[in-house]
Formats: sequence, structure tokens, C-alpha cells
Amino acid sequence: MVKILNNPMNEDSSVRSVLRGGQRIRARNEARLINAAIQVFADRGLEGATTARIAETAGLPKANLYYYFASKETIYRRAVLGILEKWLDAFNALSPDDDPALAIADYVRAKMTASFNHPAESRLFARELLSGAPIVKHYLETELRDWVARKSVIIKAWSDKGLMAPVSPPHLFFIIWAATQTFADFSVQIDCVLGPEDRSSRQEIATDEIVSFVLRACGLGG
Amino acid sequence: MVKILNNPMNEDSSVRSVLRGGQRIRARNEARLINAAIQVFADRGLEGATTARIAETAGLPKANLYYYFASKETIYRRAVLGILEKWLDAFNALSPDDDPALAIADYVRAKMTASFNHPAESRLFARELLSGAPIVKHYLETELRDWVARKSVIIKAWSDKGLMAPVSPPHLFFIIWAATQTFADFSVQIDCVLGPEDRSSRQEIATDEIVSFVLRACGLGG
DNA sequence: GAATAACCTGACCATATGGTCAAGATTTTA
DNA sequence: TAAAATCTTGACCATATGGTCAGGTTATTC
Repeated sequence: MVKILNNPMNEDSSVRSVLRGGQRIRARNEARLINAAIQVFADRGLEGATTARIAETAGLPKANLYYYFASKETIYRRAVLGILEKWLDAFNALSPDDDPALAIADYVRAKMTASFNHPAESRLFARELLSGAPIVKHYLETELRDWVARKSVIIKAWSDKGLMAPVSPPHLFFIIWAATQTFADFSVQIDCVLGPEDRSSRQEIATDEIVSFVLRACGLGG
Repeated sequence: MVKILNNPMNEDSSVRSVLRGGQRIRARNEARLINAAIQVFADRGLEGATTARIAETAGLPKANLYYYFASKETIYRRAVLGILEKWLDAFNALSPDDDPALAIADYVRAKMTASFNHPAESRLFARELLSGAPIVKHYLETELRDWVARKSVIIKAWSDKGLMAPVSPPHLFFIIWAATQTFADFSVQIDCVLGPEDRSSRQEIATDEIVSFVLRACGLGG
């Protein structure tokens, strides 16, 4: 478990603090506000979002937001770091003993599911990166860099054994991240190009297409 | 040539209006302001950018910006539509008689070059899409959709003839766009992950990696 | 070279919004 | 149940910034 934020929700809180009243109201309202913030920041960006709108989305008056968060930057920070932490934990697949095809397919599939089910998180993160990553830069240089280094060893081992094509592991991740997150970040574009037909089956088709594309590129049939 | 904006620069201006004084000053100052706007909007977004900063970047006082553009939205619109028009014209490759491997490699290479040489344009466009494409949506539904439809016929013909693997042509473009533009849009992330070594050779390495990745996925060796 | 059109800009205004606060309501604790 | 702690919120303020404008300068035309 990667520890980035040290909010109480990271600890034993889930049981205790829900029972005792200690921080019950605080936990509930902060969660509401963070979720609202993710939505609004994802849609409008740090400067485009107003604290009034975040509060309204959370169903609370603006002054209440400032009771829990010192500033707009503070709640932005919490939202972005929360997403990063969640992502680093969620995608921890790829162990050396796995079958490369299965492991990579699983990873890509999980990323696609995340893009379709939680697009706002991806969009907010995209905005943070577009702005030069003022908040997460430090974690990209450490946590994420290490994560990629660890996974790269595994990929390298696979291609050295001839189990897959020799790809540059970091670039493999860059492509997978880009190709999967594009379905969250730039979904307007995709919807416009594909037009109004068959909107329902689209997630499955896209997922299969991206998975087999990546597998083929890795020399893993498909 | 796709016509989206009807600014004078699209017509015979290049010769005549540079010679006659007619619109000379206007053309020069509008160009300066648009270029500055692309930079500033790319870095900060529509709401984060200030007209004062755009003007300053262009080396003009703010009131001068408002002499040429009615509002911040107006200059934003001009910047975004200008990029779209340029892109639709620039990437018109892929003719049926080409060799698939060469044609696709050329296209990917051109997109990579654009990402490295004009990252601000890509970033601004990314922001526009993240915000739901309020300005370009209409053109995505028409110009871009048609563009993809035309290219899709060619790709389809190639795979029908067995010249390449059977891929969904639109999804091929989505992946290529995502994988190439990520080097402009999310370059911070890439730089953080790759660390401080060999900064110079990186463009070439990345380009080769993405090109051969895509070719392999298309069943075109690599 | 005078009249006309195009361009320039410091000073200014109106509004939106980030943030504060004081007074009161609820909840928790002992 | 009373005191302490936590939570709630309408009303308010200060500032940043989008946008205006009047008066002046430069360029173009005839």
C-alpha cells in the first residue's frame, strides 16, 4: 500500500470511526466534498472550478467547505493525491511467474474498465499533468518511477526468455496508459468519430480491440 | 484544404497583403496574439489564462488585444480552430496505393514530430477535449468523422487484401493519436519516469519505439 | 499635405469569486 | 444535563481580472 495522503480514512477508521461518533460527520462531509471536487475539477480545471460549485455539488453551503478545507488548492491537492494513491495501489499486477499474455491482457483490461467507470478521475489527473504536474510531480519522480522500474524488470525478463517481443518496458506503459485513458480523457472525440450508433456495445468492443492490439504488438498473438 | 476559419490569412493574403499595407499591421499583431494565446491557453487553460498575460507574452498591452479580439472566448476560439484546421490539412497521408507499412510508419512519425515540435498545440487541443469540446465538437462530428471514414476505407482495403492484420480502423487512429500525443500532453510524466539521463536522444528512441510498436500490432513486422 | 482610416494605450469600471467571521445549532463527553 | 467540542451558515469583504473608452499617434489614401 502506497502511502501518500495521511487522512484518517487510510487507517483503522473504516470500522471504529463509523461506530464512535468521533469524526463521523467530518469523514462523511469530507468524502462528499472530495467526490464533488473530483467531478468539478475534472470538468472545469483548477481555475475554472469555483468553490461555490463544488460545495453545491456536494449539497453543502460554501462556507462549510472552508470549514473542512483551508483553500481551493487544499481540496484540489487532496483530490489529486487521493487519485494517485488509489491508482498506484489498484494496478499492482504483473508478477514474474504470470503468463505474459494473461498478465498484460488483465492489466490493459483493468485500465479500460477504470477509464469507462471512473472517467472523472482520469480527466482530473490529465489536467494536472497538462499543467505541469505541480502537485504530483514529486510522486511521479519517486513512487511512479519506482513502480515502472519494478515492472520493467519483469517485462525485460519475459522478453529475454523469448516469451514476448523485445519492447522498451517504459514505452510499453506509456502506450498502454495513453491508449486506455484516451477513452476517459477524450471520450467526446471518440463519440463524435464513432457517431451515434451502437453506443451500448462500445465499451466491450473498444476493450477487446485495445487488448488484442497491445498483445499483437508484444508478439503475443491476439 | 479544409476550411474552418475564414481569416484573411487563408486566402491570397500571403503575397498581396504583405506588400500593400492594407492589413499588414493587423495580420502581424493578430498572429503574435494567437501564438501567445496558444502558449498561455495550453499552459493554463481557458479560465486559468488571463488576457493580460496573453498580451504580455505577445509583447503588447492588454487593451491592444481587445482592439483585435472582442473577448477572451473569441481569441480562444481562433486559437483552437486554427489548430484543428492545421491538423486536418497536415495529416492527409494514407493513399490506397501506398505500402501499408510505409504509409502507417510515415503517419505515426509525423504525429510524433508534431508532438515534440509543437507540444503547446497538442496540449491546448487536449484541454478543449477534456472540457467537452465546446468549440470543436461540431467539427469533430463532421470534418474529423469524415476524415476517419475516408482513411478507414483504405485501411479496410489493406486488411481485406491480407496486406495487414484486421484492425478496427477507427480504433487504430484512437491508439495512434493517444500514443503520439501523450509525448506532448503528458511529457512531464514521461520525463519523470525516464529520469534525467539521456534527455537528448529521447525523441528518436520514442519515435522508433512507437512506430515499430504500431507496425507490429498491425501485423507489419517491425 | 490634408483628410481619413487604422492603430495604440493608460486609466478606469463592474463583477465574480476566494476566503472570512461571528453567532448559533448539534453532537459528544463526563 | 451541563459544559465542551464540533459543526453550520448567511452575510460580508478584498482582490483579480474581463472588458471599456477617450484621447492620442501612426499609417494610408487621394
